[in-house]
Amino acid sequence: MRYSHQREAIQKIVYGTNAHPTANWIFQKAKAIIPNISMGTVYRNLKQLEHAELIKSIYDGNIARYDWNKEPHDHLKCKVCGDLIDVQLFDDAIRTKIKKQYKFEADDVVMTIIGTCHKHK
Amino acid sequence: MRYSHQREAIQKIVYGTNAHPTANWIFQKAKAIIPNISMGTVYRNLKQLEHAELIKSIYDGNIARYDWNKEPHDHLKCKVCGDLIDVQLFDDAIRTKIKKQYKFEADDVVMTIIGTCHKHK
DNA sequence: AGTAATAATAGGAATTATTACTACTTAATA
DNA sequence: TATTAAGTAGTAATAATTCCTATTATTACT
Repeated sequence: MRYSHQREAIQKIVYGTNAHPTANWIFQKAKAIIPNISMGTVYRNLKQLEHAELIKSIYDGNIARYDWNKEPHDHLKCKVCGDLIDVQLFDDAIRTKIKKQYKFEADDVVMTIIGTCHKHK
Repeated sequence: MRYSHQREAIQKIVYGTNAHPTANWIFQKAKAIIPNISMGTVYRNLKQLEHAELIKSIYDGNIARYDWNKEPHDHLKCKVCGDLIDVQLFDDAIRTKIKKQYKFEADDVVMTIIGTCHKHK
């Protein structure tokens, strides 16, 4: 994977937020740096960055979001405002146990708790 | 919600499989019963059935799947063939505990274990 | 430094999943 | 059985994502 100005900008944008941004959000931010960047470039690079394990993708409903946090962690999803909040629910020992419990070669455990966050009541 | 032939057929199709079907899969099956049924009808009824708590939707990557199994349960997702397999990972006591653990009004806990199923090795 | 090879890009078209619109149909019920 | 409002088919619209192609830029090699 050779260097590109566009990929560097995209990576910095993802690394600079905790908001689990969508491709379109990243595209809008990227345009401020590279005005004629295209959506295809954003998607292609997000895929490459994910393949290189520099970012992770999260499927939130039917939209992809991107996360720089590669540590195993879970998300609280607020059904009112749609925010995703990082949480560390289990320690790794329990995760490892879950993976071993099934005759299934497990790579990853994805967990989301859906509810209402503190901003609404 | 008043009766319709279309909705009854759609509900039976979802209840008749363990394959966590997509809207399109359901549409194909429904056409065998009602040849000129339309996709809009499938989506509208899936949404109504979900609202009436007769089925549940699962977001698998960026596609919606539907499940008749309304009991709290989790899924093993095979990254090779894409199959979703039902599993009962935790008992309800642990689920309830997880919900209480956060200053977050939790409604549901969604968990997916991603890996490779027994069919591939 | 100059050039060849090819990865990466912009821009737009194509695809896929889903929703919205509208004139017609049908179930419920008075 | 006539009324009425929910439901439908068919199609257009939208949103997210992928694909295509001619051009540009990075890297490797003189």
